Amino acid sequence: MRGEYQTRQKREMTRFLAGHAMQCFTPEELARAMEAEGVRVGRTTAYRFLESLCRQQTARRYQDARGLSRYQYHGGDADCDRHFHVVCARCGNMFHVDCAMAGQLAEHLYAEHGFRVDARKSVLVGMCRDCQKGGGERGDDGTSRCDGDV
Amino acid sequence: MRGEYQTRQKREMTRFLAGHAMQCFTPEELARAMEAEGVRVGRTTAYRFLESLCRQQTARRYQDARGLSRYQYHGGDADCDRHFHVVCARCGNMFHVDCAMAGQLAEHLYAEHGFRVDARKSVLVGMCRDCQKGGGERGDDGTSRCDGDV
DNA sequence: TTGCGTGCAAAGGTTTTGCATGGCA
DNA sequence: TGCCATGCAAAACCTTTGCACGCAA
Repeated sequence: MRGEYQTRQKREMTRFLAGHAMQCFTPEELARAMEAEGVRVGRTTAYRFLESLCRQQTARRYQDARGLSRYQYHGGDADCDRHFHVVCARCGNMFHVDCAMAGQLAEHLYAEHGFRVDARKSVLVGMCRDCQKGGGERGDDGTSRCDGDV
Repeated sequence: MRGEYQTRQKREMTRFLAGHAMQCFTPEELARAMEAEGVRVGRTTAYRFLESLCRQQTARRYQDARGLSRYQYHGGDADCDRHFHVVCARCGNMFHVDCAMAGQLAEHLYAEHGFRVDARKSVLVGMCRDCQKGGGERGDDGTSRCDGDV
């Protein structure tokens, strides 16, 4: 028999990630956050699952400032060549900024500087609107943070 | 007595990095590359030295796609708020793309999307001119060799 | 029943830390 | 002579791999 099996773990992880589409998790954080909701998943399974999502193009991975692998679920929507990925250094959320400037920038860098940007792999770091305003919250237990220096 | 000491290792590493300003080294790569020139430096020392350069703002660190810490020496020149950092996924070199679009982009993201980008922490990933031609190559030691201008 | 999925334990690889020794000022 | 720097070894981490067992189809 061929094909993938539908398991409790996969179902739960998918459900959880879909409900936190903005957040970027390390495998450890994902497992821990789910545990807090009473769902246990092995660390190894979390690693393997997140990697498989990337292979299926339903999540993306990037390395945060501390060198950890963070994954964001996006359900395969994305036409991610056409927009920026910006991540807030404070709250750790990742946003897709869908605007014409992404394409313009890519073209400009290629035409004028000879560099071909891969927007899917590129992440701009900064601070989101909410975090600029507020004392900012989040980071209760360190979940989904990707701050740090570069 | 207070202050830093000037040592053989620091002198040699500084000299070496200054001569390879475009390239991004892991501490391991730096030590290995210098060994190839007959200068031995302990791995621990390379780690500590590169980190200290970052603290002094004469180098910058980023995490490559494999999660390794790479460092690029820039001698403290940089006004790095005003330009992009683009890194070639193939050869690992980092280029500064100094152009008006960097500022425009930052302004646009802030004005239209409420996101304040920190250009110093942001890295665009793609492929440089030389590597597109097939010229660039990463040696088995991981040392970068693709010294094109951007 | 078949074979993919899971998770523990161990291995691999990178980075940090402890500590005795060496070298600069 | 005082400290700081160095580098080995070990610890601390994150991630991957091996393997026996469990479970979906």
